[in-house]
Amino acid sequence: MNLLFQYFKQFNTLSKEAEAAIVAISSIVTIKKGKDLQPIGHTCKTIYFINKGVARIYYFKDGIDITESFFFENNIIARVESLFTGKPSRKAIQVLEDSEVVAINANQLFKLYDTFPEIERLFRKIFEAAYVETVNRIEGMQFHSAEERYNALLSEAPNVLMRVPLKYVASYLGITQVSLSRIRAHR
Amino acid sequence: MNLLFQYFKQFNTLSKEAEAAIVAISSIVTIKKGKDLQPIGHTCKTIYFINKGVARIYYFKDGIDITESFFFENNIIARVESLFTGKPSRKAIQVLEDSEVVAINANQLFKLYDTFPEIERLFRKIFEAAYVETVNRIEGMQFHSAEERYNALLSEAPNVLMRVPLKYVASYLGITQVSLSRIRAHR
DNA sequence: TTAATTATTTATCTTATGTTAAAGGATTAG
DNA sequence: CTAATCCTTTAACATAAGATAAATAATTAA
Repeated sequence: MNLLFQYFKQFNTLSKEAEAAIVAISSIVTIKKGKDLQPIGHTCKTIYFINKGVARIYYFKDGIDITESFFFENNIIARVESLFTGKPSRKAIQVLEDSEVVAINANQLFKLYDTFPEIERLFRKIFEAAYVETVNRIEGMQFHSAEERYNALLSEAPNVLMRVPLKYVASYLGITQVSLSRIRAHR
Repeated sequence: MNLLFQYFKQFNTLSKEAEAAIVAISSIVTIKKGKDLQPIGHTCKTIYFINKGVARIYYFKDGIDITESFFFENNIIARVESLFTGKPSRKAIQVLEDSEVVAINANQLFKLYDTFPEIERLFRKIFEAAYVETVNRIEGMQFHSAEERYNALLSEAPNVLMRVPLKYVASYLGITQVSLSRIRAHR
């Protein structure tokens, strides 16, 4: 869990006791490419951290598979619209490569907030940063053509295009696979 | 500031001391229709709560005014991409009616987090809820036609359409004013 | 390794939305 | 109250992206 605690340090430094408390409610999970880490309809009670692999959050709209977001090594994943509301999620988390993740029990984590304000602060900051990213993404979606969005992704997150099947990238960009092919073929 | 503390109760109940501490770093601001509460290029150091009025966050893309979001009575506004990063914001907050807001000094608020964990928790929950709304909005923007987005707004937030000039609604929906007129004219 | 499946591209046609311009309404300022 | 400004709609045309289908290309499983 070294990577995880390295990651935490970016946001808030934890005491040994706090680190131990987090270790006690966490476990390592390995999962094969293509499998769902969490299924649709399930209420999110786990926060994941990716040690190795790639994952996406996806859902179905009118029977069509739509990717909401991608996650790579050294990042937290959670379906926050379920985690923070306690409602079942209409979304699933799937890994796109054989992966290893740290699974943190969210209910136990939230209990730790009472005893360790430093842990509450840590996760406050983590989710504030995630919130900022989401707000920035909205800006990217307003009034940008599909081609602009593709080019932005190419320059800001080329790893997405290297490691993720294009059909998932297309729905992430809000376009069809056919349109994405057309754009890649240079117009 | 009654409305504000009523609003807070939805998220976390505060002690009298904590409430007093917040009152001490807050002030009431009245501002005329059309004025900017915070200008573009300014680093966000204030969290606002709307007692009365309507506001929007907007920015310019290629010289075109784009509305990122609307805010009504009984809600918090902040340009979180600046507030949580300390960087200047490319966005402004403007009121669309004569308005009255509570201005909370953010730096002083963040200092209160150390003495009042209950205040840190309160704002953690407030921004978690705002984060969830933003994630839901992304879902609304992926693979929905302009007409679907207009109809969704009409049923979920009719007050936007009642109180806000349509030219601002158009950019919020990610379309031109002309397209919005066409959609409203029933196709 | 080969067959089967899955992913990507290409082609054609259709449609929604953008662009520009102009006219009609509504609101604001003097 | 009137003129000036700003907002909204309408029209005509251009273009980006959707839909469907079929052809390649790449992966996976037997």
